[in-house]
Amino acid sequence: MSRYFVMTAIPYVNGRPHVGHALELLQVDVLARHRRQRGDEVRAQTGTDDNALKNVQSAEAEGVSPTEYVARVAERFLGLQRPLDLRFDDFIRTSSDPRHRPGVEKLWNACAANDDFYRKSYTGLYCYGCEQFYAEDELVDGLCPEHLVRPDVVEENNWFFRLSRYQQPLIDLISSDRLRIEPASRKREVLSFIESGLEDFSVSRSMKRARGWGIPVPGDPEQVIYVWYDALANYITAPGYGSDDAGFAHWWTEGGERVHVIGKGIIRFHAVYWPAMLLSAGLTLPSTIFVHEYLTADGQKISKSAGNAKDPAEIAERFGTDALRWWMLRDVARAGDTDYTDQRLVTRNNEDLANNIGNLVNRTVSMVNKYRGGAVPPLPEHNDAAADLRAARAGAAARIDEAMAAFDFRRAAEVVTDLGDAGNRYVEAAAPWTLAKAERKEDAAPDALDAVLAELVHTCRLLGELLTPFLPASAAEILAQTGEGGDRVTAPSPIFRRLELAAEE
RNA sequence: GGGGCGGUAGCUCAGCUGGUCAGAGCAGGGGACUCAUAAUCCCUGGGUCGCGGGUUCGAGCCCCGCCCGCCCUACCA
Repeated sequence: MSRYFVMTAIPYVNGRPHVGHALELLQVDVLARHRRQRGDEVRAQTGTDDNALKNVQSAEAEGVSPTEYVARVAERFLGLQRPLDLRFDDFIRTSSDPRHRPGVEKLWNACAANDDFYRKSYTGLYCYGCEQFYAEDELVDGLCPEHLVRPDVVEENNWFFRLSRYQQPLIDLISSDRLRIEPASRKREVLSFIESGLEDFSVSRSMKRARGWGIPVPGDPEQVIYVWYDALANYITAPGYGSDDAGFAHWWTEGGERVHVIGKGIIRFHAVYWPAMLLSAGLTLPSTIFVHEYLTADGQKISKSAGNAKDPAEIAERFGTDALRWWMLRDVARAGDTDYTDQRLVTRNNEDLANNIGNLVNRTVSMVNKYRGGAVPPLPEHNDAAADLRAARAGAAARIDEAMAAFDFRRAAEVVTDLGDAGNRYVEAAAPWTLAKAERKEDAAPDALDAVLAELVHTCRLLGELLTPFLPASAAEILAQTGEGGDRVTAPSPIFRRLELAAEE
């Protein structure tokens, strides 16, 4: 048994979670369930990044305190767990969780003790309307793109982190896969970025600019810790860095895998800043960073202004939790963004779930009821006619393991539908209804039909097992209807409903 | 400007280290069956694998150039 610690990036959001957030949460959930099913000791973690300056602005815009605002956001994310059937072992909020601040301070002090911080002045173009700095090329005709005013030259004296020191160590770690970055294209991207040269970056902001929101720099109450430095630390503060030595040692330091699942937009922070911070503090690094792409909705980038910020809870309510989970697993490409549409979800659901897997279970359970009164016949030792089906069953788990190890959810899910295909083909080839007629008319021996039904029940039970990490609720139903491994099936009842889109959609 | 990734049948996509690699699913067409959620099974796919060069006995798969799309480009999450 090995140890497996898998975590999402903690989202910082200005609004409600959308399908894009749901994707990452689901991927972690599925990885965790998969490893748990294989017998590993698993910890799945997520949370919210509360300390961004933008949260202060958003809170003001809504006329509430930052504390109240981030609590509201956290609720929305926590609220995703039920409609998506997610099971996390931990959910950390960087503003209010008592474990977080002591850990961040400890991390800061460790980096400081390694002489990796120094003070430096930064001069930039600052828009007071936006409350943020702009780079020259971000301006439109020298004006703030939001407020169309000329930004002021503002100088701020902040703490800087000696990232430049870690250029070569990072190259060594990543190129040797001691810090594994998946897919390989992302690894190349990160390496080429690092090789182009790393500059130190600022890790604090003035308390004034932060309006007192965030974690003060230890020993410097005029400064607040930069939100990324703060946020990244959640991965170790949650298991106990700075508050629970045993927990931290167990999940982070003492072997096992530490896996980050992140979106492509924040690779730099996870694959460069974060490992450098850990190296500086003398801490263990994550073992793997898996980078996913983004979802678009109806052909457009997801955004609130476009009005297409699909609410995953609504989708789940409308089409079903497992239909949504299945779509995200089975239809999301590894490279390139994937477009979410209701139609795609419905098609995937009907083809794979209702017609293939669901129907196979349904016809199997129906036949066992009809021909054998619900009693499951014993599986014969040999059955040449079922050779293909048996081969499909025998290889399925290993194929899923392989795909999951490569974070290829789509290929993993495909293994299940492949087995469903094999099952359906077997039914046609074996034609149990013909065998049943033969039994009645010619008083034939029941062995032939027994064997067919046994093969089918075993196939369905395996489908239930294989499907468990992906679609826990439906998988449980499959196992229940096929008798939980016992010698009787229940009455048949469709497990996956066929979905339809209304005409005007 | 620099870096990364995509551009493969109408649609969505597979194609690992070059030699059945021109594929799968869906859609479309034809047929079979009836256990089943009008589900299933079988047959049916001549697409310059973005464009132009090159390397090679042989290239979607390697190299160069170009076109198109997306992403990143550091103190903005």
